[in-house]
Amino acid sequence: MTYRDSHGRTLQDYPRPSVAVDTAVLSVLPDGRLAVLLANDGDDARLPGTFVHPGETLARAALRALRDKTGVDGREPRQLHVFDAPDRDPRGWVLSVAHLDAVPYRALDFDAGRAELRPVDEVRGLLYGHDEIVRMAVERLRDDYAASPDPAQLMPGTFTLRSLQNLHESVLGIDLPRDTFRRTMEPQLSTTGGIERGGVGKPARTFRTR
Amino acid sequence: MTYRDSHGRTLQDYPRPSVAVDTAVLSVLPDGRLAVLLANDGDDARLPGTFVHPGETLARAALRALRDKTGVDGREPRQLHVFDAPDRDPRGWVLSVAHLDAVPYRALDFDAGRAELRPVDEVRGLLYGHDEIVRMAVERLRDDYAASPDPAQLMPGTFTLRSLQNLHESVLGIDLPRDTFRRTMEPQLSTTGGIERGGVGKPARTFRTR
DNA sequence: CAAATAGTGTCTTTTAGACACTATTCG
DNA sequence: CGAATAGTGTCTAAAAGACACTATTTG
Repeated sequence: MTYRDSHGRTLQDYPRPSVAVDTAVLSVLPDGRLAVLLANDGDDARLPGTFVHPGETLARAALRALRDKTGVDGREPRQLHVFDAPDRDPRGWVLSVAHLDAVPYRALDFDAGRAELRPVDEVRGLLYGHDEIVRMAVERLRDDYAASPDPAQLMPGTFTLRSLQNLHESVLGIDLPRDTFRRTMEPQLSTTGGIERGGVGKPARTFRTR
Repeated sequence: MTYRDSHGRTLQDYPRPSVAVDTAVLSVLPDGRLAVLLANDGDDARLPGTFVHPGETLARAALRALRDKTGVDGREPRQLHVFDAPDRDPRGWVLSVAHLDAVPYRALDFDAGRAELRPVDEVRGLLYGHDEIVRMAVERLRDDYAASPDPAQLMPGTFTLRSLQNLHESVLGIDLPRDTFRRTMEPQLSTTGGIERGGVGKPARTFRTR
């Protein structure tokens, strides 16, 4: 059955845009800097993206692009914004749905030949205006990390409050007071009963997200 | 010049989705209830929407749909979410970009034969799962109205603090303490120097948004 | 023991809210 | 004057932050 509108036309009779997805994968480097995953495009860099295929959701397309363009397994792409300026793309009418995905550094097994992790402070001059997407992604992630512990699940299963605070400071780009951080976050966590002896100093209790 | 990809194909060689926009126009009724503009669709109701045309932005398409389906002049549609389930629409592959637009009641000159304003508390059973869009629109507008005075510019050019508070209470769906509201909002407003004599009681100074 | 880190008591500052008072109008 | 609304002083409660203290480990 083909559906027809009041003029007897089907969906195929109207021009349609191409729809792309571009994803800012954010992660925290071992040195504590917040970074974004970029794909090489000739001499330039861009966010990994692709056109959406029939029968595919946007999130699925975003994950496929990450895998195909960078070798990375993404997790849960979230929509940020649809870029829709009609003359954005010289190839024609293309809408691009920007996404954010947060992936732990330890799970980022990217193909160094085709991709790089660049600290967000050093992102400038990406192709297709992707700087703006990075900016929106960082802002969204920072909003998420303002009040609750590791909402994007970047920590491993169990962790100490100190390591959780380090993560939050990396994401937010600011230092946090240790005592206030503990008082805010501890009630939102579960204790594992475990202890982590990290070398010098009093061993720390370990927690997990609830 | 037609751009070709690495397989020598153009954008036209790939299947593309139809892209629709659906807009929740929110407004405050004279009785103080927050309401959404619905378009009649046979015996049922839905948010006004349309397919996006070539050369047109999403916001422009949303405004066109409001005008054509309800007779309303919208203002500044903002994106909420892209609904992308591949089997959403029986007519085929259709992405729908949900929008929010806030319009003052006094500017809502809608066509009563084709449209209605329904209090958001009474919205249930809209076509195409549009209940969910209304829910998202209300949530977003409430977030906006939590901390700053009339961010969607629903008030006229000058207004008293009491009338501003009434608006905020309508949008948020809760009562606010009068003294705290004043102390939060007044520093974010400019005085006009004007006075509004509203009948009984001390006349109120008028303000405008900065 | 010194150094280092975990964990916490307590004081101060800030902010939101409660409450009540004064100010100014209409009828 | 009484009723009604505008505007504000002040107290309390809650939350965030500063600071310093105790606790427990390694070397």
